[in-house]
Amino acid sequence: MATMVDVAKLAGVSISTVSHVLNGTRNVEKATRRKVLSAIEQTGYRQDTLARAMRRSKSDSIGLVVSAAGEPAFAEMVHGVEQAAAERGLTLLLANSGEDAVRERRAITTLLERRIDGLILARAAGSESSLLANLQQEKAPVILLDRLFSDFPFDQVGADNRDSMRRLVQHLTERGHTRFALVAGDDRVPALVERLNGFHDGIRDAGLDAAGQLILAGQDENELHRQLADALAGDYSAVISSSTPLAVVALRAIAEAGLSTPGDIAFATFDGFSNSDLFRPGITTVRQPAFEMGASAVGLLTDRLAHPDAHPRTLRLHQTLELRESTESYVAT
Amino acid sequence: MATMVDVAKLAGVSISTVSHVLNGTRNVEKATRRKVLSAIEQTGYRQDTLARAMRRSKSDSIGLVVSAAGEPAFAEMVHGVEQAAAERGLTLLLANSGEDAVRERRAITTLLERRIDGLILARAAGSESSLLANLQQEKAPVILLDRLFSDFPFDQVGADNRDSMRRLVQHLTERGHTRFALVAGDDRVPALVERLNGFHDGIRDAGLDAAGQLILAGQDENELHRQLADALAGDYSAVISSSTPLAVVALRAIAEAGLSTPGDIAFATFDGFSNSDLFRPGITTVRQPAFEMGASAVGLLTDRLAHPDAHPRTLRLHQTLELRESTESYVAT
DNA sequence: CTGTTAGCGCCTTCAC
DNA sequence: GTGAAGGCGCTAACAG
Repeated sequence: MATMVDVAKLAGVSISTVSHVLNGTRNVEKATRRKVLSAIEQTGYRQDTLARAMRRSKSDSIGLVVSAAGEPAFAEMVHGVEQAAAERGLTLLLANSGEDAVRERRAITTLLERRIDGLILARAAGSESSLLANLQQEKAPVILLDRLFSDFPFDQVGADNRDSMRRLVQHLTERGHTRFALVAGDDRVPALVERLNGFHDGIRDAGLDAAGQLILAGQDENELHRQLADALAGDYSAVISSSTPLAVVALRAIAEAGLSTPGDIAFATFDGFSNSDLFRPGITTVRQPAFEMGASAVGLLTDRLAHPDAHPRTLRLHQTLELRESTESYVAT
Repeated sequence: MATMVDVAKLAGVSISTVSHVLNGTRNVEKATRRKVLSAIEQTGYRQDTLARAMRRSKSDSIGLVVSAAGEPAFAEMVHGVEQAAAERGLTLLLANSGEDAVRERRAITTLLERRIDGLILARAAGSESSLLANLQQEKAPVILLDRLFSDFPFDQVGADNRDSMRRLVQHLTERGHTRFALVAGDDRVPALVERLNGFHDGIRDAGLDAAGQLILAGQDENELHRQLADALAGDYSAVISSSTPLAVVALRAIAEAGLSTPGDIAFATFDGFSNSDLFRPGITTVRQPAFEMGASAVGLLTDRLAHPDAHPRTLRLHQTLELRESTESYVAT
């Protein structure tokens, strides 16, 4: 691999000149510039990103750590981040935590060691808040994506989870539903807690009895499954799940109970499945503007890089309620 | 950030000793080692991966470039690579090409610049073979994943696509099907070509007329959709698609034609959808051992790193045929 | 068993 | 408008 020395030698200039034509960091005469350029051409020289990053202690690259890149919603966010980063000439380094705090920490360390200029983080469910405390000390700014956390002054972008759930519940109560089973999931995940709060809002708005509602919280999906299966023997008329993996739990329990949607029971979920139009039953879904969320995160990051001392911002993007057959039936009154 | 100099100073030793305790690269007396360790503790020293990689010109990290990390099959492969890499203490750098040759090239360049020790590549559909030619020159070995290419001597791991398609066709011909529409897709993708060849095998095995079969090839999904929609007016009794995105095309066309599966027409696909047990119709699917493929790729890579001059190997993993209701019906004879 | 030293490839003052 | 030279933090000879 050719280095700047080779180029300089061939062009008959100093390596400092080579560096300056490469980076456009000071004026250099047309003629010499041309010589340098052709020398670069001939030697096949490529900048050594590492040496450069080491010297400048920055790299024009950003990191993205996501809890589950396979989930449709996160896949979209990744996509949004990729595109926005590319538009700004930023290189993206991607990592997956698989909802595991240890892997998450490791991934972040790896990226930071590689001198990323900033980090976009969709925290794992089990992520400790000490991680964020540590991250505050790093020079690379951190943007929280989807999994927000307001105890520290990070920029962040999420969805209007609470209000969206409220609207979803309203939709169902208007159709006569009064007894809900909510698969709320892991209460360490902020977005899920917000959705849970929105559920309470919706129940209250409709003047329903909070005690009549079943809320299934917890991290253990098998346990949630079991609890829902038991509950399905009761007289709930609608099931709501707060995320795609929870929807899997719910649909499986419903199927095993021999019930069908929407005939026997109404169902709706957040986040949902890809290509839902191709399969039956079509499922009413609250969908995140995931792509935009990812893109916005990059925007927040570049803003932060430009203005390190600006006040931290929280963006909340609007979710849309996609109505499908799984909530089509009305409850007889 | 503390450096080795700080640690050395505090411990009252030379920086070379610090380096050696850090890397276990030569014996150092218990007492001094302890002093160094505690100095590291106190200063909060962390190795500078970049400086280290620059000096050693290797990084104990590998790169993975995938064409579409969102697709279920690729998501699984990523997962397999992650796990196998972690087991071997290798850091994984991930990138997405989105089936785009330009993005692919850019991603690979980025990773190579960051001194990855090896690269696992699931090539984008439009990837030029010149890319592979260039990659041959790099010191970092390349392993091809899923999207194989045998004109160059790379190690590679894929599935037994041809034989699997042959088996799938056999399954359908045994049920009386004689006229197929195959959504074969992009003929620049080797796996899809292999599947197409397997289709021909199956038709021949069954003694069917090749001319009676409809083969829809091409990159433009809208075009494929249109062609299939037209064809569905004919008397085809079974549709097969060679990948998940092609299955989306096919199912959409079938639905729009007002047909249903398996009542009006049988359907089967490669790769398929996640959580297919939750939805109707259940779709007969040829499923890749995607996780294992990813893990095997890492194995091939570490083998290659250990034996740079070994003969290149091609691994073919067995796919399983998952029968579901979409091919349940028999054709009256 | 430990220390000294020469770079890895680059950017960036400081001179001219 | 251009060069020379000093590091960034680390590893790996080479000496003791």
